[in-house]
Amino acid sequence: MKYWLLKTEPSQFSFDDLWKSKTRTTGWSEVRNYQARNLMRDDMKIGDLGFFYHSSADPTGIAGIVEIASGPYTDPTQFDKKNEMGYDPKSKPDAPSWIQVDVRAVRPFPKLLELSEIRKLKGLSKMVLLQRGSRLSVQPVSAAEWAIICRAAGVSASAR
DNA sequence: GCCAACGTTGGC
DNA sequence: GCCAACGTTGGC
Repeated sequence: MKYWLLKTEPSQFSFDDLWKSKTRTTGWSEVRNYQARNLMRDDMKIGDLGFFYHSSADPTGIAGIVEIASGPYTDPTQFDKKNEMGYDPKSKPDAPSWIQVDVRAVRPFPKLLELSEIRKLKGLSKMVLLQRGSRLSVQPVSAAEWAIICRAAGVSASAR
């Protein structure tokens, strides 16, 4: 089983929005970066866990834990002309460019673990999130990194 | 709002 | 296939 970090702008969609929704599950749509797509398509498996990260926010940081709840399937927003973020005129219905997976909220962190706090933790020097210029919206997280961050957040690494 | 870093596009 | 120009991301 693998671990991930998924970025979102909370002004668009926050962990709280997901947590308070009926099924606590949403399609992770509108990913428009090939590297991020390939990770979702090829490496994510149902049951993997992910950190839900708030970017472009004040403060930025990890808000909670989600579980990958489906395999990859076609992202419908790529064909939706009214979806400003998602619409991709180059993508054809018989050969879709973009996929999504479902994610389900598992638990919130007791409080947001801020990026500034994450930067202070030991053992995370290789973490993708902390690399200079890193802006991948779907990132792999190692088991060791996962454990360090869960401990700092005060939650069990098994997310229960 | 700034701007560094990165990804994408398109002319050649 | 190179690479300059452009667009986007995202922390500060």
